[in-house]
Amino acid sequence: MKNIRVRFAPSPTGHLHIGTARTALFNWFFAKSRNGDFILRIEDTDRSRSTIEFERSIIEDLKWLGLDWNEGPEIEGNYGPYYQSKRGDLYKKFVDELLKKKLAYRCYCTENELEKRRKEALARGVMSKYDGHCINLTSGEEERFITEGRKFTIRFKIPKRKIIVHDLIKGDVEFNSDTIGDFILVRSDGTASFNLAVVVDDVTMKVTHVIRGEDHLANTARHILLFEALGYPVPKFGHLSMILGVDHAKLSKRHGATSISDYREQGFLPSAIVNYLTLLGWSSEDGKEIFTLEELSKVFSIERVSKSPAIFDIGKLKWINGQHIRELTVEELTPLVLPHLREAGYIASELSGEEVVWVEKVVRAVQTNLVVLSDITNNAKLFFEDKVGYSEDVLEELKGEQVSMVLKTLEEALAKEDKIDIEKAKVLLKGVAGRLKAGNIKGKAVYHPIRAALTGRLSGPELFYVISVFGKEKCLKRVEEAMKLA
RNA sequence: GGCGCAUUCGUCUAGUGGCCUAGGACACCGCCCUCUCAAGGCGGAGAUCACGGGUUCGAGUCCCGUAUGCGCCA
Repeated sequence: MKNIRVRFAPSPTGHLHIGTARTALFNWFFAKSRNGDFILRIEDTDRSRSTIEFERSIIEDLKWLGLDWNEGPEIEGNYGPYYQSKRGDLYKKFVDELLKKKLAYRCYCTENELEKRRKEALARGVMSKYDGHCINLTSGEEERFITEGRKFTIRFKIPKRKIIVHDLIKGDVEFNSDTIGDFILVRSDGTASFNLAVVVDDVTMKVTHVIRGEDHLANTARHILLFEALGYPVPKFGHLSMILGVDHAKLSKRHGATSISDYREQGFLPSAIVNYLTLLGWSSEDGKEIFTLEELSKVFSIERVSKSPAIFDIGKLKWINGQHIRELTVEELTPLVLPHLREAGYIASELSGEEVVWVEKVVRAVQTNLVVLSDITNNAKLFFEDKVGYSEDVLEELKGEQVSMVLKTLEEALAKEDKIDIEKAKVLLKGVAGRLKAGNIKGKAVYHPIRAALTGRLSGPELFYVISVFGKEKCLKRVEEAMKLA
Protein backbone atom coordinates (compact mmCIF):
# COMPACT_ATOMS: atom_id res chain seq x y z
CA MET A 1 0.00 0.00 0.00
CA LYS A 2 1.13 3.51 -0.82
CA ASN A 3 2.68 5.45 1.99
CA ILE A 4 0.27 7.94 3.45
CA ARG A 5 1.43 11.54 3.42
CA VAL A 6 -0.50 14.39 5.03
CA ARG A 7 0.47 17.97 5.57
CA PHE A 8 -0.31 20.83 7.88
CA ALA A 9 0.18 24.22 6.27
CA PRO A 10 -0.24 27.19 8.59
CA SER A 11 0.25 30.81 7.55
CA PRO A 12 2.60 32.63 9.89
CA THR A 13 0.28 35.63 10.09
CA GLY A 14 -0.71 35.05 13.69
CA HIS A 15 -0.26 32.70 16.61
CA LEU A 16 -1.42 29.09 16.37
CA HIS A 17 -5.19 29.31 16.55
CA ILE A 18 -7.49 26.85 18.32
CA GLY A 19 -9.11 25.73 15.08
CA THR A 20 -5.85 25.47 13.20
CA ALA A 21 -4.35 23.48 16.03
CA ARG A 22 -7.19 20.99 15.79
CA THR A 23 -6.53 20.61 12.08
CA ALA A 24 -2.87 19.94 12.86
CA LEU A 25 -3.86 17.39 15.48
CA PHE A 26 -6.24 15.49 13.21
CA ASN A 27 -3.64 15.36 10.46
CA TRP A 28 -1.05 14.15 12.90
CA PHE A 29 -3.36 11.49 14.35
CA PHE A 30 -4.26 10.38 10.86
CA ALA A 31 -0.61 9.98 9.95
CA LYS A 32 0.34 8.29 13.22
CA SER A 33 -2.58 5.90 13.25
CA ARG A 34 -1.80 4.78 9.72
CA ASN A 35 1.93 4.84 9.82
CA GLY A 36 2.18 7.75 7.42
CA ASP A 37 4.23 10.91 7.18
CA PHE A 38 3.24 14.24 8.63
CA ILE A 39 4.61 17.22 6.73
CA LEU A 40 4.82 20.76 8.05
CA ARG A 41 4.76 23.42 5.37
CA ILE A 42 4.79 27.15 5.96
CA GLU A 43 2.41 29.10 3.77
CA ASP A 44 4.17 32.40 3.89
CA THR A 45 3.12 33.73 0.48
CA ASP A 46 1.52 36.75 2.06
CA ARG A 47 4.81 38.51 2.66
CA SER A 48 3.25 41.61 4.12
CA ARG A 49 1.49 39.76 6.94
CA SER A 50 3.84 36.85 7.54
CA THR A 51 6.50 37.24 10.16
CA ILE A 52 9.32 35.11 11.45
CA GLU A 53 8.05 35.68 15.00
CA PHE A 54 4.69 34.12 14.23
CA GLU A 55 6.39 31.25 12.44
CA ARG A 56 8.54 30.55 15.49
CA SER A 57 5.58 30.86 17.77
CA ILE A 58 3.55 28.38 15.73
CA ILE A 59 6.38 25.88 15.64
CA GLU A 60 6.92 26.28 19.36
CA ASP A 61 3.23 25.73 20.08
CA LEU A 62 3.08 22.63 17.89
CA LYS A 63 5.99 21.18 19.81
CA TRP A 64 4.44 22.18 23.09
CA LEU A 65 1.30 20.27 22.15
CA GLY A 66 3.51 17.27 21.56
CA LEU A 67 3.44 17.19 17.77
CA ASP A 68 6.44 16.40 15.61
CA TRP A 69 6.87 16.18 11.86
CA ASN A 70 8.67 13.91 9.45
CA GLU A 71 9.46 16.72 7.04
CA GLY A 72 9.41 20.47 7.32
CA PRO A 73 11.20 23.39 8.92
CA GLU A 74 14.20 22.52 11.11
CA ILE A 75 14.50 18.99 9.79
CA GLU A 76 13.87 19.42 6.06
CA GLY A 77 13.28 16.34 3.90
CA ASN A 78 13.24 15.18 0.31
CA TYR A 79 10.42 17.37 -0.94
CA GLY A 80 11.53 20.83 0.20
CA PRO A 81 11.79 23.67 0.43
CA TYR A 82 9.02 23.72 3.01
CA TYR A 83 8.32 27.42 2.67
CA GLN A 84 6.02 28.65 -0.05
CA SER A 85 8.06 31.81 -0.34
CA LYS A 86 10.95 29.68 -1.59
CA ARG A 87 8.97 27.76 -4.15
CA GLY A 88 8.31 30.54 -6.68
CA ASP A 89 10.26 28.80 -9.44
CA LEU A 90 8.18 25.68 -9.09
CA TYR A 91 4.93 27.57 -9.38
CA LYS A 92 6.22 29.33 -12.47
CA LYS A 93 7.22 26.04 -14.05
CA PHE A 94 3.77 24.58 -13.59
CA VAL A 95 2.00 27.68 -14.85
CA ASP A 96 4.15 27.83 -17.96
CA GLU A 97 3.12 24.27 -18.62
CA LEU A 98 -0.55 25.18 -18.34
CA LEU A 99 -0.06 28.20 -20.57
CA LYS A 100 1.65 26.06 -23.16
CA LYS A 101 -1.16 23.53 -23.08
CA LYS A 102 -3.65 26.40 -23.38
CA LEU A 103 -5.23 25.44 -20.07
CA ALA A 104 -4.53 28.89 -18.71
CA TYR A 105 -4.42 32.34 -20.26
CA ARG A 106 -3.35 35.89 -19.58
CA CYS A 107 -6.00 38.34 -18.52
CA TYR A 108 -5.42 42.05 -18.92
CA CYS A 109 -8.62 43.29 -17.31
CA THR A 110 -8.16 46.02 -14.76
CA GLU A 111 -9.79 46.06 -11.36
CA ASN A 112 -12.14 48.82 -12.54
CA GLU A 113 -13.24 46.97 -15.63
CA LEU A 114 -13.91 43.84 -13.65
CA GLU A 115 -15.89 45.74 -11.08
CA LYS A 116 -17.97 47.46 -13.74
CA ARG A 117 -18.87 44.26 -15.55
CA ARG A 118 -19.61 42.58 -12.25
CA LYS A 119 -22.16 45.25 -11.42
CA GLU A 120 -23.77 45.03 -14.82
CA ALA A 121 -24.08 41.29 -14.55
CA LEU A 122 -25.59 41.65 -11.11
CA ALA A 123 -28.12 44.16 -12.43
CA ARG A 124 -29.18 41.67 -15.06
CA GLY A 125 -29.49 39.05 -12.36
CA VAL A 126 -26.77 36.91 -13.84
CA MET A 127 -24.32 34.86 -11.86
CA SER A 128 -21.37 36.90 -10.75
CA LYS A 129 -18.16 35.24 -11.78
CA TYR A 130 -15.34 36.17 -14.10
CA ASP A 131 -16.85 36.43 -17.55
CA GLY A 132 -13.97 35.01 -19.53
CA HIS A 133 -13.34 38.35 -21.20
CA CYS A 134 -9.71 37.65 -22.09
CA ILE A 135 -10.04 33.98 -22.86
CA ASN A 136 -9.58 34.34 -26.62
CA LEU A 137 -7.46 37.43 -27.11
CA THR A 138 -5.84 37.77 -30.51
CA SER A 139 -2.15 38.44 -30.55
CA GLY A 140 -2.95 41.93 -31.83
CA GLU A 141 -5.18 42.70 -28.87
CA GLU A 142 -2.65 41.31 -26.50
CA GLU A 143 0.09 43.45 -28.00
CA ARG A 144 -2.05 46.52 -27.68
CA PHE A 145 -2.65 45.85 -23.96
CA ILE A 146 1.05 45.42 -23.44
CA THR A 147 1.94 48.68 -25.17
CA GLU A 148 -0.74 50.33 -23.06
CA GLY A 149 1.36 49.19 -20.15
CA ARG A 150 -1.31 46.96 -18.69
CA LYS A 151 -0.39 44.32 -16.19
CA PHE A 152 -1.78 40.84 -16.52
CA THR A 153 -2.89 38.04 -14.29
CA ILE A 154 -2.93 34.43 -15.35
CA ARG A 155 -6.25 32.66 -15.13
CA PHE A 156 -7.14 29.01 -15.18
CA LYS A 157 -9.48 27.94 -17.95
CA ILE A 158 -12.26 26.06 -16.21
CA PRO A 159 -13.39 23.04 -18.22
CA LYS A 160 -17.13 22.37 -18.36
CA ARG A 161 -18.04 19.37 -16.28
CA LYS A 162 -19.29 18.02 -12.98
CA ILE A 163 -16.88 17.61 -10.12
CA ILE A 164 -17.46 15.23 -7.26
CA VAL A 165 -15.43 15.55 -4.10
CA HIS A 166 -15.35 12.20 -2.35
CA ASP A 167 -14.90 13.72 1.05
CA LEU A 168 -13.74 11.45 3.85
CA ILE A 169 -15.87 13.35 6.33
CA LYS A 170 -18.71 14.99 4.41
CA GLY A 171 -19.32 12.25 1.90
CA ASP A 172 -19.76 12.94 -1.81
CA VAL A 173 -20.17 16.61 -2.61
CA GLU A 174 -21.09 17.61 -6.12
CA PHE A 175 -20.18 20.83 -7.91
CA ASN A 176 -20.89 22.04 -11.38
CA SER A 177 -17.94 23.80 -12.94
CA ASP A 178 -20.07 26.39 -14.72
CA THR A 179 -20.67 28.06 -11.37
CA ILE A 180 -16.95 28.60 -11.07
CA GLY A 181 -15.25 31.48 -12.81
CA ASP A 182 -11.81 31.28 -14.38
CA PHE A 183 -9.85 31.98 -11.24
CA ILE A 184 -6.48 33.63 -10.90
CA LEU A 185 -3.36 31.45 -10.82
CA VAL A 186 -0.78 34.22 -10.87
CA ARG A 187 -1.42 37.69 -9.52
CA SER A 188 -0.49 40.81 -11.43
CA ASP A 189 2.64 41.15 -9.31
CA GLY A 190 3.76 37.74 -10.54
CA THR A 191 3.17 35.82 -7.30
CA ALA A 192 1.26 32.56 -7.17
CA SER A 193 -2.29 32.60 -5.83
CA PHE A 194 -3.24 30.46 -2.90
CA ASN A 195 -5.09 28.02 -5.15
CA LEU A 196 -2.09 27.49 -7.40
CA ALA A 197 0.41 27.21 -4.59
CA VAL A 198 -1.48 24.60 -2.58
CA VAL A 199 -2.07 22.38 -5.55
CA VAL A 200 1.50 22.59 -6.80
CA ASP A 201 2.79 21.97 -3.31
CA ASP A 202 0.51 19.01 -2.72
CA VAL A 203 1.47 17.56 -6.07
CA THR A 204 5.20 17.97 -5.62
CA MET A 205 5.19 16.90 -2.00
CA LYS A 206 3.25 13.79 -2.96
CA VAL A 207 0.50 14.48 -0.47
CA THR A 208 -2.03 11.65 -0.43
CA HIS A 209 -4.65 13.03 1.97
CA VAL A 210 -5.65 16.64 2.44
CA ILE A 211 -7.32 17.17 5.80
CA ARG A 212 -8.23 20.80 6.33
CA GLY A 213 -10.96 23.16 7.45
CA GLU A 214 -14.40 23.24 5.91
CA ASP A 215 -13.73 26.75 4.67
CA HIS A 216 -11.79 25.11 1.85
CA LEU A 217 -14.51 22.72 0.74
CA ALA A 218 -15.82 24.92 -2.07
CA ASN A 219 -12.25 25.60 -3.18
CA THR A 220 -11.67 21.90 -3.51
CA ALA A 221 -13.63 21.78 -6.76
CA ARG A 222 -11.13 24.26 -8.20
CA HIS A 223 -8.24 22.27 -6.85
CA ILE A 224 -9.43 19.00 -8.35
CA LEU A 225 -9.69 20.65 -11.74
CA LEU A 226 -6.14 21.95 -11.35
CA PHE A 227 -4.75 18.60 -10.27
CA GLU A 228 -6.22 17.09 -13.38
CA ALA A 229 -5.04 19.86 -15.70
CA LEU A 230 -1.57 19.40 -14.31
CA GLY A 231 -1.85 15.70 -14.95
CA TYR A 232 -1.42 14.44 -11.41
CA PRO A 233 -3.52 12.12 -9.26
CA VAL A 234 -6.05 13.83 -7.05
CA PRO A 235 -5.45 13.29 -3.34
CA LYS A 236 -8.22 12.25 -0.97
CA PHE A 237 -9.89 15.05 0.93
CA GLY A 238 -11.40 15.40 4.37
CA HIS A 239 -12.99 18.65 5.49
CA LEU A 240 -13.29 19.44 9.19
CA SER A 241 -16.21 21.53 10.33
CA MET A 242 -15.60 24.89 11.93
CA ILE A 243 -15.16 25.73 15.57
CA LEU A 244 -17.59 28.45 16.61
CA GLY A 245 -17.89 30.83 19.52
CA VAL A 246 -20.81 30.78 21.95
CA ASP A 247 -22.69 33.20 19.69
CA HIS A 248 -22.35 30.71 16.81
CA ALA A 249 -19.99 33.01 14.95
CA LYS A 250 -16.64 31.76 13.78
CA LEU A 251 -14.27 31.73 16.73
CA SER A 252 -12.40 35.01 16.81
CA LYS A 253 -10.64 37.41 19.14
CA ARG A 254 -13.99 38.77 20.27
CA HIS A 255 -14.59 35.49 22.05
CA GLY A 256 -11.51 35.96 24.20
CA ALA A 257 -8.49 33.71 24.06
CA THR A 258 -8.23 31.97 20.70
CA SER A 259 -4.60 31.06 20.43
CA ILE A 260 -2.84 28.09 21.93
CA SER A 261 -0.30 30.35 23.60
CA ASP A 262 -3.09 32.18 25.45
CA TYR A 263 -4.16 28.91 27.01
CA ARG A 264 -0.64 27.91 27.85
CA GLU A 265 -0.21 31.15 29.76
CA GLN A 266 -3.45 30.59 31.61
CA GLY A 267 -2.17 27.32 32.93
CA PHE A 268 -3.77 24.73 30.69
CA LEU A 269 -1.85 21.54 30.08
CA PRO A 270 -0.98 20.63 26.51
CA SER A 271 -2.44 17.17 27.03
CA ALA A 272 -5.76 18.70 28.14
CA ILE A 273 -5.94 21.04 25.17
CA VAL A 274 -5.16 18.18 22.84
CA ASN A 275 -7.81 16.08 24.54
CA TYR A 276 -10.49 18.75 24.42
CA LEU A 277 -9.80 19.86 20.85
CA THR A 278 -10.02 16.28 19.70
CA LEU A 279 -13.35 15.80 21.43
CA LEU A 280 -14.57 18.83 19.51
CA GLY A 281 -15.48 16.90 16.42
CA TRP A 282 -14.43 13.38 17.21
CA SER A 283 -15.74 10.77 19.61
CA SER A 284 -14.46 7.41 20.72
CA GLU A 285 -16.36 4.23 20.10
CA ASP A 286 -16.80 3.40 23.76
CA GLY A 287 -17.64 6.90 24.96
CA LYS A 288 -14.38 7.37 26.79
CA GLU A 289 -13.42 11.02 27.05
CA ILE A 290 -10.10 11.37 28.80
CA PHE A 291 -7.16 10.55 26.57
CA THR A 292 -3.46 11.27 26.24
CA LEU A 293 -1.90 12.30 22.95
CA GLU A 294 -0.32 8.88 22.72
CA GLU A 295 -3.65 7.09 23.18
CA LEU A 296 -5.37 9.29 20.64
CA SER A 297 -2.77 8.60 17.99
CA LYS A 298 -3.76 4.96 18.30
CA VAL A 299 -7.54 5.11 18.53
CA PHE A 300 -8.24 8.07 16.25
CA SER A 301 -10.16 7.31 13.11
CA ILE A 302 -11.37 9.79 10.55
CA GLU A 303 -14.61 7.84 10.14
CA ARG A 304 -15.66 9.04 13.58
CA VAL A 305 -15.14 12.72 12.89
CA SER A 306 -18.40 14.65 13.05
CA LYS A 307 -19.77 16.72 10.20
CA SER A 308 -21.40 19.52 12.10
CA PRO A 309 -19.73 22.59 13.53
CA ALA A 310 -18.93 22.70 17.23
CA ILE A 311 -19.05 25.48 19.76
CA PHE A 312 -15.96 26.04 21.85
CA ASP A 313 -16.89 25.50 25.50
CA ILE A 314 -14.28 26.73 27.95
CA GLY A 315 -16.12 25.01 30.81
CA LYS A 316 -15.48 21.55 29.45
CA LEU A 317 -11.88 22.42 28.65
CA LYS A 318 -11.45 23.38 32.30
CA TRP A 319 -12.94 20.14 33.50
CA ILE A 320 -10.65 18.15 31.24
CA ASN A 321 -7.70 20.18 32.43
CA GLY A 322 -8.60 19.33 36.03
CA GLN A 323 -8.78 15.66 35.09
CA HIS A 324 -5.35 15.80 33.52
CA ILE A 325 -3.89 17.64 36.49
CA ARG A 326 -5.15 14.91 38.81
CA GLU A 327 -3.57 12.26 36.60
CA LEU A 328 -0.12 13.74 37.17
CA THR A 329 2.21 12.65 39.93
CA VAL A 330 3.33 15.33 42.36
CA GLU A 331 6.81 15.13 40.85
CA GLU A 332 5.37 15.89 37.43
CA LEU A 333 3.02 18.62 38.61
CA THR A 334 5.44 20.58 40.74
CA PRO A 335 7.74 21.88 38.01
CA LEU A 336 4.70 22.97 36.00
CA VAL A 337 3.39 24.99 38.86
CA LEU A 338 6.68 26.64 39.78
CA PRO A 339 6.47 29.47 37.24
CA HIS A 340 3.13 30.54 38.66
CA LEU A 341 4.45 30.53 42.19
CA ARG A 342 7.40 32.58 41.07
CA GLU A 343 5.19 35.04 39.29
CA ALA A 344 3.18 35.49 42.45
CA GLY A 345 6.40 36.19 44.28
CA TYR A 346 5.98 33.18 46.58
CA ILE A 347 9.28 31.53 45.76
CA ALA A 348 12.74 32.47 44.53
CA SER A 349 13.80 31.75 40.97
CA GLU A 350 16.27 29.11 42.15
CA LEU A 351 15.22 26.49 44.67
CA SER A 352 17.36 24.13 46.69
CA GLY A 353 16.58 20.43 46.66
CA GLU A 354 15.09 20.75 50.10
CA GLU A 355 12.85 23.59 49.02
CA VAL A 356 11.61 21.61 46.07
CA VAL A 357 10.63 18.78 48.37
CA TRP A 358 8.72 21.25 50.49
CA VAL A 359 6.92 22.72 47.45
CA GLU A 360 5.99 19.20 46.44
CA LYS A 361 4.24 18.83 49.78
CA VAL A 362 2.31 22.01 49.07
CA VAL A 363 1.37 20.75 45.64
CA ARG A 364 0.16 17.47 47.06
CA ALA A 365 -2.06 19.39 49.45
CA VAL A 366 -3.85 21.39 46.77
CA GLN A 367 -3.69 19.18 43.69
CA THR A 368 -7.37 18.28 43.70
CA ASN A 369 -8.34 21.92 43.95
CA LEU A 370 -6.66 22.96 40.73
CA VAL A 371 -8.54 23.50 37.52
CA VAL A 372 -5.75 25.39 35.78
CA LEU A 373 -2.15 25.52 36.92
CA SER A 374 -2.38 29.18 37.86
CA ASP A 375 -5.00 28.29 40.48
CA ILE A 376 -2.06 27.23 42.63
CA THR A 377 -1.56 30.87 43.52
CA ASN A 378 -4.83 31.20 45.38
CA ASN A 379 -4.98 27.70 46.71
CA ALA A 380 -1.49 27.62 48.14
CA LYS A 381 -1.39 31.18 49.38
CA LEU A 382 -1.77 30.13 53.00
CA PHE A 383 1.46 28.15 52.87
CA PHE A 384 3.50 31.19 51.90
CA GLU A 385 2.19 33.69 54.43
CA ASP A 386 4.40 34.70 57.34
CA LYS A 387 1.60 36.31 59.24
CA VAL A 388 -1.95 35.14 59.62
CA GLY A 389 -4.53 37.76 58.86
CA TYR A 390 -7.52 36.77 60.94
CA SER A 391 -10.76 37.85 59.36
CA GLU A 392 -13.87 38.74 61.35
CA ASP A 393 -15.32 35.27 60.84
CA VAL A 394 -12.15 33.62 62.02
CA LEU A 395 -11.90 35.82 65.09
CA GLU A 396 -15.47 34.87 65.89
CA GLU A 397 -14.62 31.21 65.54
CA LEU A 398 -11.67 31.54 67.89
CA LYS A 399 -13.83 33.09 70.57
CA GLY A 400 -15.83 29.88 70.98
CA GLU A 401 -16.16 28.43 74.48
CA GLN A 402 -14.21 25.25 73.94
CA VAL A 403 -11.53 26.73 71.76
CA SER A 404 -8.85 27.10 74.37
CA MET A 405 -9.34 23.48 75.40
CA VAL A 406 -8.95 22.38 71.80
CA LEU A 407 -5.88 24.44 71.18
CA LYS A 408 -4.27 23.36 74.42
CA THR A 409 -4.76 19.72 73.52
CA LEU A 410 -3.30 20.35 70.11
CA GLU A 411 -0.35 22.20 71.56
CA GLU A 412 0.47 19.30 73.87
CA ALA A 413 0.27 16.84 71.02
CA LEU A 414 2.48 18.95 68.79
CA ALA A 415 5.05 19.38 71.51
CA LYS A 416 5.55 15.64 71.70
CA GLU A 417 6.28 15.30 68.00
CA ASP A 418 9.51 15.70 66.19
CA LYS A 419 9.38 15.62 62.40
CA ILE A 420 5.77 15.59 61.25
CA ASP A 421 4.97 13.95 57.95
CA ILE A 422 1.51 13.38 56.51
CA GLU A 423 1.01 10.06 58.26
CA LYS A 424 2.11 11.45 61.59
CA ALA A 425 -0.14 14.46 61.13
CA LYS A 426 -3.11 12.19 60.55
CA VAL A 427 -2.34 10.21 63.68
CA LEU A 428 -1.78 13.37 65.67
CA LEU A 429 -5.11 14.85 64.65
CA LYS A 430 -6.92 11.62 65.43
CA GLY A 431 -5.26 11.56 68.82
CA VAL A 432 -6.29 15.11 69.58
CA ALA A 433 -9.84 14.43 68.47
CA GLY A 434 -9.90 11.28 70.60
CA ARG A 435 -8.82 13.07 73.73
CA LEU A 436 -11.30 15.89 73.21
CA LYS A 437 -14.10 13.47 72.67
CA ALA A 438 -13.83 12.52 76.32
CA GLY A 439 -14.76 16.10 77.12
CA ASN A 440 -17.59 15.84 74.65
CA ILE A 441 -15.92 18.10 72.13
CA LYS A 442 -16.08 16.59 68.71
CA GLY A 443 -16.37 17.06 64.97
CA LYS A 444 -16.64 20.59 63.87
CA ALA A 445 -15.90 21.89 67.32
CA VAL A 446 -12.43 20.41 67.18
CA TYR A 447 -11.37 20.82 63.58
CA HIS A 448 -12.76 24.25 62.94
CA PRO A 449 -10.81 26.04 65.67
CA ILE A 450 -7.67 24.20 64.65
CA ARG A 451 -8.08 25.29 61.06
CA ALA A 452 -8.82 28.85 62.11
CA ALA A 453 -5.81 29.01 64.41
CA LEU A 454 -3.39 27.45 61.95
CA THR A 455 -4.43 29.07 58.71
CA GLY A 456 -6.52 32.06 59.63
CA ARG A 457 -9.32 30.85 57.42
CA LEU A 458 -12.34 28.61 57.57
CA SER A 459 -11.69 26.56 54.50
CA GLY A 460 -8.71 25.06 52.75
CA PRO A 461 -6.81 21.81 52.20
CA GLU A 462 -7.07 18.84 54.53
CA LEU A 463 -5.71 19.74 57.95
CA PHE A 464 -3.18 16.93 58.04
CA TYR A 465 -1.62 18.41 54.90
CA VAL A 466 -1.51 21.82 56.52
CA ILE A 467 0.19 20.49 59.63
CA SER A 468 2.73 18.43 57.72
CA VAL A 469 3.62 21.33 55.44
CA PHE A 470 3.91 23.83 58.28
CA GLY A 471 5.91 21.57 60.56
CA LYS A 472 6.03 21.55 64.32
CA GLU A 473 7.47 24.99 65.05
CA LYS A 474 5.18 26.99 62.82
CA CYS A 475 2.14 25.14 64.10
CA LEU A 476 3.10 25.77 67.70
CA LYS A 477 3.68 29.45 67.03
CA ARG A 478 0.30 29.87 65.42
CA VAL A 479 -1.49 27.96 68.14
CA GLU A 480 0.14 30.22 70.69
CA GLU A 481 -0.93 33.33 68.83
CA ALA A 482 -4.44 32.09 68.46
CA MET A 483 -4.70 31.25 72.14
CA LYS A 484 -4.06 34.89 72.94
CA LEU A 485 -7.09 35.81 70.89
CA ALA A 486 -9.33 33.17 72.34
C1' G B 1 -26.79 37.00 -5.53
C1' G B 2 -24.84 31.88 -6.98
C1' C B 3 -22.87 27.37 -5.13
C1' G B 4 -21.80 24.22 -1.02
C1' C B 5 -22.05 22.30 4.05
C1' A B 6 -24.65 21.69 8.58
C1' U B 7 -29.13 21.10 11.91
C1' U B 8 -30.22 15.15 18.39
C1' C B 9 -30.66 18.02 25.95
C1' G B 10 -27.77 25.14 27.31
C1' U B 11 -22.81 22.86 25.27
C1' C B 12 -19.78 18.47 23.16
C1' U B 13 -21.74 14.14 21.36
C1' A B 14 -23.75 8.41 20.76
C1' G B 15 -27.01 6.82 17.15
C1' U B 16 -25.88 4.08 9.75
C1' G B 17 -34.48 1.48 9.55
C1' G B 18 -36.97 -2.19 14.63
C1' C B 19 -32.26 -3.18 20.77
C1' C B 20 -34.42 4.61 21.27
C1' U B 21 -40.64 5.20 26.03
C1' A B 22 -33.13 8.66 22.39
C1' G B 23 -27.48 6.77 25.64
C1' G B 24 -22.90 9.30 27.66
C1' A B 25 -19.98 13.77 29.12
C1' C B 26 -19.62 19.15 30.78
C1' A B 27 -22.54 22.73 33.19
C1' C B 28 -26.92 22.83 36.70
C1' C B 29 -29.70 20.72 41.12
C1' G B 30 -29.97 17.11 45.26
C1' C B 31 -27.89 13.31 48.41
C1' C B 32 -23.53 10.69 50.43
C1' C B 33 -18.47 11.30 52.13
C1' U B 34 -16.45 15.33 55.22
C1' C B 35 -13.88 20.21 60.11
C1' U B 36 -14.20 23.40 55.42
C1' C B 37 -13.60 24.40 50.07
C1' A B 38 -12.69 21.03 46.48
C1' A B 39 -12.11 16.12 44.62
C1' G B 40 -14.77 11.53 44.57
C1' G B 41 -19.39 8.41 44.75
C1' C B 42 -24.70 8.13 43.89
C1' G B 43 -29.11 10.24 41.90
C1' G B 44 -32.29 14.15 39.37
C1' A B 45 -33.94 17.60 35.99
C1' G B 46 -32.98 18.67 30.89
C1' A B 47 -33.96 16.76 23.48
C1' U B 48 -42.01 16.45 20.70
C1' C B 49 -34.18 14.22 17.29
C1' A B 50 -35.13 22.45 13.18
C1' C B 51 -39.95 22.37 10.52
C1' G B 52 -43.28 20.20 6.67
C1' G B 53 -44.19 16.42 3.41
C1' G B 54 -43.16 11.56 1.57
C1' U B 55 -40.99 6.13 1.30
C1' U B 56 -41.81 1.90 4.74
C1' C B 57 -45.48 -2.79 8.56
C1' G B 58 -41.95 0.59 11.22
C1' A B 59 -37.70 6.82 10.57
C1' G B 60 -33.47 10.54 14.74
C1' U B 61 -31.77 7.05 10.97
C1' C B 62 -33.77 6.96 3.63
C1' C B 63 -35.96 10.82 -0.14
C1' C B 64 -37.97 15.83 -1.30
C1' G B 65 -39.04 20.79 0.17
C1' U B 66 -38.79 24.97 3.72
C1' A B 67 -36.31 27.59 7.53
C1' U B 68 -32.08 28.92 10.15
C1' G B 69 -26.78 29.02 10.80
C1' C B 70 -22.05 28.78 8.60
C1' G B 71 -18.54 28.70 4.50
C1' C B 72 -16.74 29.68 -0.49
C1' C B 73 -17.07 32.62 -4.90
C1' A B 74 -18.24 37.15 -6.66
